[in-house]
Amino acid sequence: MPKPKQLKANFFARSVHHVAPELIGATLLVDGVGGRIVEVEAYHHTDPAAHSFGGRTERNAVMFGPPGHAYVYRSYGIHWCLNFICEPEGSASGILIRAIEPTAGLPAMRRRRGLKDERLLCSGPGRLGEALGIARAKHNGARLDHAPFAVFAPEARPEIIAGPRIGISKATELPWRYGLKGSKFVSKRFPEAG
DNA sequence: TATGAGATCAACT
DNA sequence: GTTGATCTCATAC
Repeated sequence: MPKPKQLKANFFARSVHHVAPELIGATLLVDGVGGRIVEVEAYHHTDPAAHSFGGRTERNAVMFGPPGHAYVYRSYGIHWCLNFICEPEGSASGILIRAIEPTAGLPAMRRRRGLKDERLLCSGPGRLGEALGIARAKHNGARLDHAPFAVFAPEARPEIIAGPRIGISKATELPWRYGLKGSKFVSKRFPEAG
């Protein structure tokens, strides 16, 4: 096995539409726990569904900061969701990590989730946040190329599929959800053509 | 398989 | 007071 290449901050300093598909197949670790990214969604600041669309607030402040950092927010009052900030500083665009295929630290994830089913461990932004132990106090604004985070490039270029985003009420027609084709670990199956 | 309600917090009107 | 980038459990086919 060749040594995997760790992604640095400059990887994220590009358009979310370039970075998002390239994250599919990459490996995300938090304190050594995580796995292969199989599903993400891009949120551009011109997009009505993005948290940054209405301007800077206390919650979304890190979206307006430099790329290569983590943006963590509370969803529906219960879940912590993890985003990667992209593009040049100030553009306030990011990528929501929606699902990973667990490969490292399975026991820790099972313990936090209280589940045995590997497939349901990280198949959704809220589940992923719980399995990786994500919390705003610990991870909001943290660098993605420093501990406890580590992101590694895919070994080979995976087959990627795109589709409309999930769980939002605005701009639902934009096909900015990306996934690993055929993966059983996505939060919801992609509408396959044909 | 599909639909519906509850949980629970912070931003926003 | 309402809404949301969600998940789980219950109930109905």
